[in-house]
Amino acid sequence: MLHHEYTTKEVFRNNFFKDWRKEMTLEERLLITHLDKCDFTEIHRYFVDKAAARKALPKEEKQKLKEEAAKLQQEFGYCILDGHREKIGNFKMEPPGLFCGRGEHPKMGMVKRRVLSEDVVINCSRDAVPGPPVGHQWREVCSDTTVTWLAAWTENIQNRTKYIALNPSSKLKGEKDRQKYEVARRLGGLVDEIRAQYQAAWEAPEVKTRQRAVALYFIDKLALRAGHEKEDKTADTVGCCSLRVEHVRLHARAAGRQHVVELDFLGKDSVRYHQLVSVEEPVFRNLQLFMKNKKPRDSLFDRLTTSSLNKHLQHLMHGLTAKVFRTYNASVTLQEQLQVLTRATDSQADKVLAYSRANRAVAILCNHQRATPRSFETSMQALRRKIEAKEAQVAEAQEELQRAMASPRTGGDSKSRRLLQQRQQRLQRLSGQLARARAQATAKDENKQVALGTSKLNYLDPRISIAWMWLMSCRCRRFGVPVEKVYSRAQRERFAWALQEGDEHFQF
DNA sequence: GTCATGACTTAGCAGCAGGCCT
DNA sequence: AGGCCTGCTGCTAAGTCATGAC
Repeated sequence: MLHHEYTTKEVFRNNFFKDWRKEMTLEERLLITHLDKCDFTEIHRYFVDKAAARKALPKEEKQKLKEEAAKLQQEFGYCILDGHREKIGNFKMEPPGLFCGRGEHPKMGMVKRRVLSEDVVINCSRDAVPGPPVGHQWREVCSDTTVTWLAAWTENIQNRTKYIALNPSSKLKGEKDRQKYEVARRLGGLVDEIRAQYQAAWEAPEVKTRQRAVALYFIDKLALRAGHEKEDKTADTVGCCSLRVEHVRLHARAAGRQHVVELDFLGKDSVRYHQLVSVEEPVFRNLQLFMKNKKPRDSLFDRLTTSSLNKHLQHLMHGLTAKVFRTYNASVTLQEQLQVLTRATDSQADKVLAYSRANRAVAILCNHQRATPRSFETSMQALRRKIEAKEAQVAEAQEELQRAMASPRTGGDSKSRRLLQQRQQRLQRLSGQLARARAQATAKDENKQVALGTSKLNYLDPRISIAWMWLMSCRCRRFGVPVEKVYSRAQRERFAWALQEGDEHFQF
């Protein structure tokens, strides 16, 4: 891990050293007393060399390694569930290493220990129990048909259970995924009513009811997560219900808008959420009330928990929980944006671009961010150079056109007329290329910190995309959008349930 | 209501395979 | 054909939510 930023952090180094010392012999413990004095470069070089050697392997050797990996996958990567051979998601155990929590995690650097078969519970039919490694045993073997995991163990850092589970391509996962979207669609039929209800509740006599109504408004309008209380010993992150006074600033007026709420907090994975949103006057007034006489570290919604909120939601609609709002609003946004942004007569490239823009609108709504890719600056520079070159070409073409027009013979013989026309076409073509390159640069820049994958995989009902592709291809055969342009191989397998349904008139 | 636990979904990142350009 | 990017996939952390004991 020497190349990683983690190793420069005090918490990481202290945690690692403390755990490392536990593994030392008495002698070692007496000798090795300061991490700063330890030099790992030889060990590091050993691994760097090993990686280089692997990379330098001749073609045939690499092919052999690949085949061996495929064999392993065939042998251990599948299970039989209800008579169907299904792919397993994570069939390899997590190797030991140093814990890398996200954000300011107090446990970063702790030693994650190797998992032995003696730690692992196997869940399968009695006649299908896989043999443990030679000389070892399973911790336990069970045949619990009420759960979906195949094996489980407890990791030593946070003491949480980890599972071996099926791949998303499996029938089981697909059916669950479909159910999730069906619940979100049911919310669609009820959402106007629910919105009217929580708006009315902004004026409720009980503070508790008002808090719930404002929280629900945030969850609906801003697509916030539920945000339950977390234990200490984790990174300090929050969601809606766990927002604190210090995360909120109220501006009676900001950027020409009234009743502006500024939210600034670290959410899941310590991703920052920072937005200024204009809200209705009662919401603003309620927030003033909730913040009154509180310290910055106090809870904003002190009378509200995720559990009480979800109980309320369950009462409004069977199966309704806070996260359903994210799914609903994400999918609805995709459907709307696709309709707004695409025309049947657009080229295929434009259609695919529009799809990614609709996808981006959702990613922004859900605050799905990523670090700017490492290659970004380089590739952006290349693009800038391309734009500059195009600009020069356009200027040159313009001059040539001017010269042709200024020529005394212009408009005279047919030859000069043709030349003029050619120059005009050339200018037009180059201008078009320039515009496209500029648009590409803008899109690249706008996308550098937006992660599209998360919403695509977890929030967007695939049937919306499929119906859209179908519509685009049917309205315009020439510029149709084939599935591969939108979904990769793994994504097509994940969404097999939706592709099979194949409803071209699907409305979310 | 609170807390712990278990099960399952959602999340960003690293590394690498494979597509694209020269 | 070869090298360079880009986007895919695997990995595993970090959420959500239900349940049950008190």
